[in-house]
Amino acid sequence: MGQVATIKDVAQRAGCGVATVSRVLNNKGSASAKMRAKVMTAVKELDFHFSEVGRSLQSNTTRTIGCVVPSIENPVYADAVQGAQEVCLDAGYQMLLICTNYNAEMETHAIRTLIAKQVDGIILTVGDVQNSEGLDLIRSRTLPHCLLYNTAPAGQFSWAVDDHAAGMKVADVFFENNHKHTGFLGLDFLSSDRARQRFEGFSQGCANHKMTPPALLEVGDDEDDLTPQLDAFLKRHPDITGIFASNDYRALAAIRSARQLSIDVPRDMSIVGFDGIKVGQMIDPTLATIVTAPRKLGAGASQTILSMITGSTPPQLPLKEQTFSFRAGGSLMPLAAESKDGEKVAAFPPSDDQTYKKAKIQQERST
Amino acid sequence: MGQVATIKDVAQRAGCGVATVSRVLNNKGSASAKMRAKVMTAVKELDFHFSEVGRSLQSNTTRTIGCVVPSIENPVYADAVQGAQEVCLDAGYQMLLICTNYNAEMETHAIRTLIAKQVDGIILTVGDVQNSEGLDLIRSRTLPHCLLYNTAPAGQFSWAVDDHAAGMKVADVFFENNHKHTGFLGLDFLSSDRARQRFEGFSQGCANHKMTPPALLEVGDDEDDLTPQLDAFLKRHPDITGIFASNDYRALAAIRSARQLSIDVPRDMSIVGFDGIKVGQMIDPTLATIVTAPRKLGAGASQTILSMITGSTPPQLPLKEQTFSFRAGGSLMPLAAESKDGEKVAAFPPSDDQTYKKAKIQQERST
DNA sequence: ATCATAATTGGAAACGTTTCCAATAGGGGG
DNA sequence: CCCCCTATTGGAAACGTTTCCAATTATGAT
Repeated sequence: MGQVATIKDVAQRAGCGVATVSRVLNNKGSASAKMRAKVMTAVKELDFHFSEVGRSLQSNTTRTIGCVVPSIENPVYADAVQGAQEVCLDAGYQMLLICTNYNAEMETHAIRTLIAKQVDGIILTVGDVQNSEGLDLIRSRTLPHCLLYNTAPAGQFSWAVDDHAAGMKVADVFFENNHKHTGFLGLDFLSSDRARQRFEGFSQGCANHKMTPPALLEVGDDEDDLTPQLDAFLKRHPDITGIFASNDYRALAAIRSARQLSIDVPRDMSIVGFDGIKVGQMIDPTLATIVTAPRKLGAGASQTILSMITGSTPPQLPLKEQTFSFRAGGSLMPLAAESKDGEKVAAFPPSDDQTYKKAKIQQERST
Repeated sequence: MGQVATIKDVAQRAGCGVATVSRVLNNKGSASAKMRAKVMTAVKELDFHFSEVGRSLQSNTTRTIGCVVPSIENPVYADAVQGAQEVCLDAGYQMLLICTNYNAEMETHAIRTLIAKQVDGIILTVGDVQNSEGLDLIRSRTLPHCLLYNTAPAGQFSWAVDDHAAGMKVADVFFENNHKHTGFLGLDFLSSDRARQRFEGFSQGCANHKMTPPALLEVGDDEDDLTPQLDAFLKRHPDITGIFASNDYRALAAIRSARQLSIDVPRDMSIVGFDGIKVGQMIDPTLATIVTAPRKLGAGASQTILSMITGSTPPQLPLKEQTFSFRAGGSLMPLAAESKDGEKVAAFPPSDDQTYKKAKIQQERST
């Protein structure tokens, strides 16, 4: 580590005081042309760069913002983090990232760490907004912060998908496609704010349409093979023709398990996912899903934080209805009407997926 | 920002000097029991926490390590970053993350930024190891660093997949499955070290087996629809029965495009991917691919960095052959022998994928 | 009680920066 | 030629910590 040059070295070499060097380099205050030149050559010769640590101490600012998310192995968070990071970088801020692995203790520890590091702001996704030790810590020191993927308590900033509304939207879609008996596939249901809200919205949507309340299939672990659980579930609820999975991976797993049970998707069973990961469109059948814009959310959260720091007016939060949209896909098709007038069957525009067109509009397993 | 307490406030409240507070809190040097107690209560009362900035200035250490990767939208990097981050965190270090978006300028800028922030070490993936301005900067200041996903020049630390060997392995697999005419599907081929090495290894493997040199299909952009390009490519090279895609997404895109061209995978065309992303196993057909262990690579890179910082002996780099393995999948099946003795047809163990078993061992498109 | 030694304590310097303020130099008008 | 005003300059303090060192206090043995 070849002793890095400090501002003192520059001053000495340029034959001036450190104050002058500082002024020249920051273009702040006055300096004569000769001094300016001398300083610049000294800087070049020594390859001087400011120590951000020194600056931070003096300015009480680190130009760093912290980011706490459960896991970037989940592409939703990965994309959001990337979006946030880019905006920070453009504004001259850097991002300190900590993943909590969905662990509340880690979450608190992460936030403590970020506070100790004196980040200028924090973007975070917590497990439970109502009851987060870390969030309390942040609030008690009025550190600029912005939630991400958490529905915000009143008066708080948050960039999040409106999970409840999205769940309702899925119910609408099933209804429009004539599915009356549905299921909800979720993992670790009670520990996740988000899955719960999706389910509640979905349930309410079903109720609005006077559909059967959705049956709940709660799976144990993401790595498990869904097949036996799905089998048992469908035996218990033989009427089900549509499943809403709490995320796209679960939806894909469901499709795969269904296939192993010789249940054709979408002919025998329609499946809708959540998130809109890009593989959803690369596979066959394509996945009908709620698509979200993680990058935008992350970028928005950064903008909010930055505006809090600079004191400018924060960007408009997106309207709740704009945080998601439904994307049609081959995994969902209308159910042939039984005793209905059938007009609703075609209400939902078919996707451009081949499989969809080829599939016979018929439903075998029910009855 | 309710004026955070400093060590001076604590000292004042405890009725002692700052040196004593420091000693007590760091368990370094001696302190009487009463003093210890007084300090502790003062700390509690003031909710004092050290300023890491102050410490950093004094210790010339930030307990932060920088991480530069192209993009965490690519799950390979996302997983690697997460692995690296976890190891750092366990060791009491934090991670500053910068994504370069595959942009060389950004890369240099990112590294400059990290140096200015005085990170204690850098984990990085560069576009071109031979010619990276940022890497030179790092080297010139002998800052601990470790490459990730770059094949290291002699004497350098790097945690990376041996792309060349992996490419050869794919050639072996095609050969064992009786495919003699193959293609390689890559994007932005020349700009990526990694894709190039995969191709070169693949070519060499094909040569070793006296197979036709692989035809090269270079696609323009990841978002493009592959179908027309694939169509033209296959018209130009009608003999091809196997395609090696430079990553799993491209492999999935190829499968989809093939299907749109009424080419059945794997019956008419076998496809092998690269990376081993998890959806590869959730779809149908499952994807035959080279699987890698991004988390492990990231974790290893962190361990290497940490050992460089502490001066302990660095962890053993993985043997080149251990950095990847081939995973069978439904997208690859043996090609029926034409004039061969056919013994090789079954040489490759079938995957446990249903499709694989059901598919007729026959090849339609060729001849 | 006395002394030598060990334990405890606090003052001050140092880390690299910015910025206040006083001092100096330079320039223009009389 | 002198004076005043402005532009330029550098010294020093401050930011929060650790650590060296000297000073003080406690301990134990005689």
